[in-house]
Amino acid sequence: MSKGILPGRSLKRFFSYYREVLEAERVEVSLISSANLAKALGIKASQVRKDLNYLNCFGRRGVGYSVENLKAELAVVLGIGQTWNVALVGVGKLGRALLSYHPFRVSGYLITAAFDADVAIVGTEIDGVPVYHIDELASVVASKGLELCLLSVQADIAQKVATAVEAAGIEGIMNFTPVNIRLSDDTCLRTMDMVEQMNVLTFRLRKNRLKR
Amino acid sequence: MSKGILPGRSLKRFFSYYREVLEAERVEVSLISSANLAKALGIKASQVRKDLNYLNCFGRRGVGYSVENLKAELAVVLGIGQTWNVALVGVGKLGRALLSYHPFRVSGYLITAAFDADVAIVGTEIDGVPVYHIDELASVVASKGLELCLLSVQADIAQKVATAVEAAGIEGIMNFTPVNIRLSDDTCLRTMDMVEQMNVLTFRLRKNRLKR
DNA sequence: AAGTGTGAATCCATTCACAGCT
DNA sequence: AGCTGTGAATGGATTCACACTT
Repeated sequence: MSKGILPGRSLKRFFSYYREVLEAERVEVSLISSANLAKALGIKASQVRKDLNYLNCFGRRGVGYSVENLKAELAVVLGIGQTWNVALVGVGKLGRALLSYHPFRVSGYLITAAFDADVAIVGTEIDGVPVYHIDELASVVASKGLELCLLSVQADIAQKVATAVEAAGIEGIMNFTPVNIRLSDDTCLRTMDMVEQMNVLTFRLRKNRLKR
Repeated sequence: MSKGILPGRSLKRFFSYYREVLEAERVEVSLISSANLAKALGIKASQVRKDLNYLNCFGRRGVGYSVENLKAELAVVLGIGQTWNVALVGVGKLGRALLSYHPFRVSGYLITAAFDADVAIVGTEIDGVPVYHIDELASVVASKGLELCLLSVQADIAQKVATAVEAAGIEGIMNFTPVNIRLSDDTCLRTMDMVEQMNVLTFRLRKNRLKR
């Protein structure tokens, strides 16, 4: 599939390229140029070409890239089309929003079990997803084949719960808490820290204001 | 404040350092070493030192960094303590979760107005935040001094709404939709794409599995 | 003319290695 | 001995420039 090793930064751009390719397909454009893609992402065309060279999808000189071809290649590399069994741990307001977040379902992330310590909701279903007690984690992970976990508990118990989730056999954790979680090296972890993102945004904004 | 220009990557780490410093303060540790911080973030100590050199907070050789000093310096650079007037645009399930997301409030992001096109909720209050019709955007932004916007509308109208938000005078947009938004250069934009984050997570996971 | 593929150059980030302070 | 500060070295990612194809 891919020619060499994929630079980390390119990977993230690939998802954006993929979205643009879907959009091109929707409006029935069959060719797309590196300049088109570059403009859409606000980057240089040369970078787009470098990125796309990691794929087997060759562009045609003087013409551009075939949308159909590009879509297929990106889908393979990005693992699009695959589905994943996802657990949600921590059924607060954010957790409930994640449970019914449609883009997850569309993208193959199927939340099939939720966990919480609150006995008032354990045993119920929310948006069609059964809620288990957090103590049942290991057994449900095994019986349902859960692979990933969305962690949306309170910050103060996040590390403890993450460790338990890892011990239960989950392979990847998406951490929604504003906490630096530490796990063993063979569990994948990503942190979606919304506060941090806001901080980066306002940091840029403050610099922007100084320019006037 | 800062010595030179702050490398983009360092900025993100600064937020993690800040969290560790708060934690050190909580457990009443008054000195912290680059090795301590490095371990907490899973990076090299030399990098921590390079990062912290952008601050005026000098560590003491043979000793480490003063937690109090470091906290104060990081707070200045990161703009912690400042408060922001935030609009929420798109009051769906995710929007409601964001409205009551406590870490935002604690970090100085005060959501003081929400906007939606659904007349059933316009005029009501949700979690103490008044909901306005999307057409009132420009006037409410002006009257309330709204500076930032959390964009949590449906993907298909995201670009259109973002353009309107920008025109209404908002300076920074946090985009929660899985769409590549394009804005003029002087509006700050960040995208919190949860699907993309999941994709990166599973990309890594797939590579991890191949190693066994 | 338009647009890719790619070596070379540049820019930025990380790591090393060690002098210097406490 | 322990730990920072920092020049030098390395490594990675981006941009340039231009040959080459349609």
